[in-house]
Amino acid sequence: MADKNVISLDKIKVACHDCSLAELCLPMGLRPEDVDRLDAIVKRNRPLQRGDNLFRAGETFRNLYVVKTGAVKTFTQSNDGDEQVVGFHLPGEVLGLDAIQDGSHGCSARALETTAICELPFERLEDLSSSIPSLQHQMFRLLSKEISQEAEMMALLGRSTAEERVASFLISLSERFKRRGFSATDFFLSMSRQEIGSYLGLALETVSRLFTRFQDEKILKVERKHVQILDRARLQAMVTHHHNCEPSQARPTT
Amino acid sequence: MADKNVISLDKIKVACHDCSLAELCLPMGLRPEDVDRLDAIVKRNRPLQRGDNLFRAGETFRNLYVVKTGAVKTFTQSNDGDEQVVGFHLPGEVLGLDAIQDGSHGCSARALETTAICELPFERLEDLSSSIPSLQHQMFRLLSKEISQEAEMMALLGRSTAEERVASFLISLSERFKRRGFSATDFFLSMSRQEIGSYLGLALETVSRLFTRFQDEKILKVERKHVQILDRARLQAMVTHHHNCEPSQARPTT
DNA sequence: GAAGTTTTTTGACCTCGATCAAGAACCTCG
DNA sequence: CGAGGTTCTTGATCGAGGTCAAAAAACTTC
Repeated sequence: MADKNVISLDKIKVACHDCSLAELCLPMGLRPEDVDRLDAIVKRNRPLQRGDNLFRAGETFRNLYVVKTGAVKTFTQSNDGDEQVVGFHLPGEVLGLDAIQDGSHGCSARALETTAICELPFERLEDLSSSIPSLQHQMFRLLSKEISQEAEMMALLGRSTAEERVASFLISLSERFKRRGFSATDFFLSMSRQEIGSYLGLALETVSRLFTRFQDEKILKVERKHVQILDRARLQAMVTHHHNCEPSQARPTT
Repeated sequence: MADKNVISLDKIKVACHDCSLAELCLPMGLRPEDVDRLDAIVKRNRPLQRGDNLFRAGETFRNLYVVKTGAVKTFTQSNDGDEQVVGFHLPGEVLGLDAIQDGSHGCSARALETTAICELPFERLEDLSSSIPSLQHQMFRLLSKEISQEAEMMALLGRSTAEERVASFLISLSERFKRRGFSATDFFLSMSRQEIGSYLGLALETVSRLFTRFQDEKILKVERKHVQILDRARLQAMVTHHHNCEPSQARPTT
């Protein structure tokens, strides 16, 4: 859109050493020199292996994290041991936003597969953002986006059937993959049925059953963790059926 | 804690004309002159009546809102007409945070009873916050708090039984009332069973049944919308049973 | 205060999905 | 390659809670 001070995704990718920090920069149109300043504070660590923790619930909050490659789950643990998955984080997505409030993480984050992560020291980010207004604005957007997404998730969990939940999950994954340049119709699930179920508030058996049912109905092709979406329209229909809020309303009345 | 530049809750209440903007100021320790600057941008409108909309889904986002007195629900509407409650907002709480991302509200907000609201023009707030670092920090906290709360809600909706949900709802209300100086054990519900059910992902009949069951079990005294908590411990136990995440973990391993 | 509307309660029934259980497919490492 | 461990699938059963229906209580309006 505004093309003057905006630099391209490619340029940012280079500036950020191909780190998905692009997510953080692009939509706001940071100036090149600002990107450099941002890039300077990014830490790049060695990749995590499946099962490694990125952070744990209760730890002091120090960084935001951006997933470069791989996948991460965030989860809480109840005192009786079993865990509740609260989110999956794919390449280009940001983690750690939950913790700003009270200075410690409210959930743990663990790699689902070999995963490369960028680390953004939050203090430095705050310093930067007070001198770069567009960065500050962008931080707000990130947080607000998180809120919208969670609100959508709440709506899903609050109302839907198992069918809708699984359909919605697949659509969401599909869109997120697509946005990052991966195939939207053919992808791997790096998480187990167990983890999907925990995330969606379903038993793992229910998830499994729905996958096979969708396969029978020629909506999906499922082979263990490899999923192909054959009939996106039908999937979409299961979700769209409910909670649309844009087109129903007219002008303000206040 | 740090007492030098921090001003008291009382002082802020006066500065803000008793508006619950205190929520926004206090925890960060704004200097008095900053509070004045903040106060200068606050708009105070005439009270809303029950059923009035504060804003509607799809409207352009311009303000944050702070509830002074009364109560507000936020909700989305599905295309087939029925609404999904996504939140209740009591005195001192902030609304509108969901909309920062894409410039328009994702849900509607409507007064549940006669309700006084403070309006904070977001643009001016942003301007202010770039010159008042602690205000910026405070904005982050607000957003992050919202995220934590929603995450908690997701956990609740994802896993719990009807009993747990209703118990958790009551505890949450109780704590929020208490924090604002109202009774924590004796309060009015300004929302209907229908709305509670919608919020908790339950049928209104289920909510009603649980209220009467809790009454039979001498945990509550319920008379239509007037609720007294007789045995908070038992309520708490229903909730605590699950999702605790602090005490189970040891030190980091990363 | 009677008639009409809305909200809440209570009952009866039935469905969806959790749970239990067992088998199949896959993974991994000696 | 085969033993042991996971993870996934499929079947059978059962119960929590949704749905339908109707009565009761409360609130509204004339």
